Amino acid sequence: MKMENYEAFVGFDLCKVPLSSAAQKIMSAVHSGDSVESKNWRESEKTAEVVNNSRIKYSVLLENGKNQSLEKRNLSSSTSQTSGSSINLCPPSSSIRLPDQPSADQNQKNVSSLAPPSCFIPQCNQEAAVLQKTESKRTHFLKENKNNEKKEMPVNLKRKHGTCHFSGKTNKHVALEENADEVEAHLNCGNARACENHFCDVRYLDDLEKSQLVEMLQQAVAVVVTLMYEDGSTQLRAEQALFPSVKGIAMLLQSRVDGSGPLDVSASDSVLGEGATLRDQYIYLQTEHSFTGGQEQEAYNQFARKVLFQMLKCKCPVVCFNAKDFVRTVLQFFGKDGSWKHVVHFVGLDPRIAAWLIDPGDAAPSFEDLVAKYLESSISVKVNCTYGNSSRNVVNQNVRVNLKMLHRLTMGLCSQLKVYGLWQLFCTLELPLIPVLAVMESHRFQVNREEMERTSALLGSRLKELEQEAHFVAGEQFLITSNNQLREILFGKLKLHLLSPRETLPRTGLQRLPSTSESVLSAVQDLHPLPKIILEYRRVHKIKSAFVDGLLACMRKGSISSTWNQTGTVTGRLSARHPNIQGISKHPIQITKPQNVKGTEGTMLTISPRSMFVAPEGHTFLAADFSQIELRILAHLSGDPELLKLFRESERNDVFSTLTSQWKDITPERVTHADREQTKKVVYSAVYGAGKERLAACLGVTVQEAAQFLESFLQKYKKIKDFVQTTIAQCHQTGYVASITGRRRPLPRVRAQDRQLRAQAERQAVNFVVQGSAADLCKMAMIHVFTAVAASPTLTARLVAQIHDELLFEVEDSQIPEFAALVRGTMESLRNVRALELQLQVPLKVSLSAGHSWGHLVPLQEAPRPSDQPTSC
DNA sequence: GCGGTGCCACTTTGG
DNA sequence: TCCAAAGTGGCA
Repeated sequence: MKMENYEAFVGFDLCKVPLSSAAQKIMSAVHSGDSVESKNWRESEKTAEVVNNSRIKYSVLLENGKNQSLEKRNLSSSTSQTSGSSINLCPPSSSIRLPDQPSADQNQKNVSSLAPPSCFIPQCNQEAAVLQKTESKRTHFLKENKNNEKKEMPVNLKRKHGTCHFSGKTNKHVALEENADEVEAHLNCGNARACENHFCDVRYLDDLEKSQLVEMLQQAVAVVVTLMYEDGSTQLRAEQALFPSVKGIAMLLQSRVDGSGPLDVSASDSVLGEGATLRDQYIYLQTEHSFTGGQEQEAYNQFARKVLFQMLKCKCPVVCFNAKDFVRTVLQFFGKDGSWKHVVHFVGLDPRIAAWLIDPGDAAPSFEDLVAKYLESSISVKVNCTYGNSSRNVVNQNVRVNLKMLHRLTMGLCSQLKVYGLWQLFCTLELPLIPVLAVMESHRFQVNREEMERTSALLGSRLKELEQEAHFVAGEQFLITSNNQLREILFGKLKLHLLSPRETLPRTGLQRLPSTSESVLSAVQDLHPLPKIILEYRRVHKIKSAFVDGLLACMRKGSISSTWNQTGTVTGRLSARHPNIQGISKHPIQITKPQNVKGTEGTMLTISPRSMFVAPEGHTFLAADFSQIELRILAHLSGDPELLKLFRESERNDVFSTLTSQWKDITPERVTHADREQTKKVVYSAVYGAGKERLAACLGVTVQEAAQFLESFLQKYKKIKDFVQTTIAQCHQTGYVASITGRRRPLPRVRAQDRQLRAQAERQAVNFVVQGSAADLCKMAMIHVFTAVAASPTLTARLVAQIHDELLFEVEDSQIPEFAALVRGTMESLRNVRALELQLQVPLKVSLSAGHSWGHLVPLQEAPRPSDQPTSC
């Protein structure tokens, strides 16, 4: 789906908008789910109060029962329209209470901050029973899963053809069903009716059936997919292996049948009205390459690629739990034959992302968690079935049931997104990001392994040296990492606790033994050489394990690739794991050189973890940083004239340097990097509500001086204070805060009795609005640059990492100038984003740097801009 | 004595 | 009583 189509269908605030055909099909798919399934969604008795937010219009409209039925009729008929029509985007529930607008009785109950949105709870007084049911269900899953793991997997199943046409009336499927286990093992049967009860394995389709399948994909109203793993489990299983082996893709195709087509219609199909019905068909597509190879395999691969291409450009959305993994699997299947550019417009409706937007504090819920939270409690999910202890027949039946449930869950969550005013954000930002992240994960960072191993060995030598020193000064050998042994030496043998000027040293919790923590060691470090040695040992050990060995452990075939988590933060930021590339030390670290190291230049050794990352031959890293992104957003949101002036007038200057020179009363040229970093810390701390004590510690001045600085800063930028107060007041009023794109963070603790909790929630509220908005812009930048490169016939630059405000690309040397101009232009023009009705009062500034290693990037000369007026996105 | 686990404090990053 | 992460070691 194309970006412009998105923009068309996300302009839904007025409830009725003209839609492009592709966008409309997405909406039709969503609503065909609504019309069939809406009754299964929990509805509460009370109606939302209208807050000062146009997006709540839905709930107001929905109070009218007539509207609701009209809407349903509209929805059914809209599915057959093609373009320029109007769709009422009201959600299915007739009366919805928003979680941030609790009813009076709920307020009295002081609902826990972790409670799910109340609109999903059928009756509040049944909540305990529901939770209990869920808990017992979970225990059941765990038991079931444990049993499954013990059983062995079946081996080598023979291939068996079951040829029957989609349109044919053969009864072969009946015969096949009798031998259910084998049928399901091969998943083979092309008959339309059979496909409603079984999976059709694409491998066994004849040419006619193949073309029918492609046609079905083109006509599909909904496509629901899940990856199938080697053991028969799917993405819907709660516990996922770190590197699960994908075997294939199971999908549910829902197509409209109007009675006149070639496909058979049965009474069991869902009736949509006007003679049209929905038909479910289950398809299985193997992606794992079999051992046979040869021409047959090649022919199959070719067709499988065709099916996957068709899915990528599907006119309806593809529903998938963890859609990023699906996209990555597709990219992997394409291998060298496919460019990453093929997935750029893929739209995968991911219920996990939808649920996260609604409740960002709910960390990584599994499919069953979501079903328990958002669907009826009576539904039982069998997600943990594997081939282990269940017949394939049962496993595949569960997969079919779960695909249906996944569809229902997703449709319901989509409706909820609209209720909360999050639909636009979901469609313009979070969904387009899925292929971006999948492509990032498919690319591997080259790491200088030799250098890493050398550094590891160096650090290892230093650790050995420190250990020997420790043994020497202690007068005996002991295990340096054992705190018990260390405690015995420090306090048993050396009796440092008796020599310490501190009256009492901290003790361990339960056993009340003298602690060997860092604070204790620091307190006694002048009494004996041992504590200092231990402190350095621990420091070096930490660097070795975190930045060298930790990274080496993540390496496969000389390179690393982080896993990007789209739903791991409360502010909307991305996070990275294995390794956490966002936390890799930027500044070189100095340690004392081990004595056995040759070369005499200096006694210190510099370790620069980022320098281990190198661009491949003929390529260069290019980093694009948003300059002072949060401060610019703060200027925009507060409208502070002084801050706005600072950004508008000194567009080419560094604002933190300017502030530093003002604060320290020195010329901007004399501001050092450390000064600037300090100012940055102080400014953000002040804005986000740091106390004068913390600021004093940060600045290295007295508490009084810090208080004075705080006052003068907030006095100069008066409107910052107003912004902070307004944000907190709004949070108190509604129970949540929102970023510039409408991303929400519920903060129920803002109404807590405890003053500390309340104050913390208030600081979080202020921080979220700014940090969340910056995160929105950075994600937007990723999408826009990604799309721009994909649209270019020549550019090949790849996004390899995002470090919050910095995008790191790997660019062909020859393309640096062209790409640099494109990146700068694209990122800076995000000042205006039409799709999100965003227009910042301040310009955005992007600084570029490039180099052959990530640790050695040098600023790129600023290319002349095409025009001073940035184009809008 | 060894290894697994959960909590906490502390490091790095980013603003 | 700045905010947000991931990762590590200490401790029980």
